[in-house]
Amino acid sequence: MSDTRQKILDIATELFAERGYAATSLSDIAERLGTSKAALYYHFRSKGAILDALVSEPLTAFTKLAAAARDLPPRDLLAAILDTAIAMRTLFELLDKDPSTRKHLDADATRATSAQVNATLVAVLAGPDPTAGSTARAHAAYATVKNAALAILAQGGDLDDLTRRELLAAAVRALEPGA
Amino acid sequence: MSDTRQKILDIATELFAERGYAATSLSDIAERLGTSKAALYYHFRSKGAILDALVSEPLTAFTKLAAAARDLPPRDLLAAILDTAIAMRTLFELLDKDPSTRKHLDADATRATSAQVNATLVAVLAGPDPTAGSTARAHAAYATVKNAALAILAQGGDLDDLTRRELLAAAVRALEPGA
DNA sequence: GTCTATACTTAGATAGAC
DNA sequence: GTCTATCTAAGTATAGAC
Repeated sequence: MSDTRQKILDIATELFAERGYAATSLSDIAERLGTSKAALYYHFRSKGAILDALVSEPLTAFTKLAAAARDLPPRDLLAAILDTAIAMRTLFELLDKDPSTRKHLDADATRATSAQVNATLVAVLAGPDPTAGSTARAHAAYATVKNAALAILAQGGDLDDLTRRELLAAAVRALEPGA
Repeated sequence: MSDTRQKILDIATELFAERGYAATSLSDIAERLGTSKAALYYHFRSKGAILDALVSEPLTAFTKLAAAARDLPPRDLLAAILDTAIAMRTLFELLDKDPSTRKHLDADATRATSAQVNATLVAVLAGPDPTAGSTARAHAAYATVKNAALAILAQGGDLDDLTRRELLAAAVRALEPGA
């Protein structure tokens, strides 16, 4: 992969995360890159192709996780979700939060959506024969390893090993039925 | 407040939530309303004014909650956050997730941002003399009453009283130090 | 209160030179 | 690989009639 192409992806990651996909123009990207808009088209077919290239990695990682989820004990599954979210924090936020990004990806029917992957993981956490209670607890645990982790990172906090273990333990407590 | 004005706000709420603020055009809104674009300008000074009108309610509700937070026991605070998030679900998602909405609001320095309110609430939940551990647990509890609740609603689940109590209990468990 | 018409700007994208 | 120049479409917004 060429150097310029990678630079474009880096810039796009940052700008998309900051203002969203729709609100970021190719002019914005070209300006930061120090080139003209036209130059971008040598590296990508369209604006949408830039987004596609960005999100394919975290999306496949999460899709694989969802496929393997049923074979993992809940604690290991939560740990895997937490680590994946940390590793791909910026792109994962984009995928999960920005409505214009979601809408662009939903237009491609061949690919699993972020919402579908989320639903699968929560369903596995809710266990076989899920009840309203176990489903609620699954959502709570999932929000802890995903949203709480991202929130800490977004606030500028470092997610060191102590914090990571604390979050994981909180998620496990949330998942287990109360006394 | 006039009938048309309220209709515009309802349509904008739906479209902004679905595709984001930046990706929704005044043409989109006018089309659904069954009028021309120009008609919108009789009711609002600008596109941004529509967004401002929409988010002012949930933003002030959450700001008040943050101001009163220190006087509430943690469980009651979590319950209040949960109920506020449920009551204002769509607008709250917009405020919390859409980057273009956030950027528009951040431009107005006189108003507290959603991120600031979030930070305040988490800080209160982390207690006096917060540690890395108590902060992590605060984030976990906060993500449970906010994100998990919204996720259940977004999936089309009904947040009945049983589910509400289950979520709240999970958040309290997440907040308390582990055994 | 709503319309048509239009001004002005920017968007994404392409053509062709270098 | 990158440029300048340009196309077309769409965006927000305004003017003025009804």
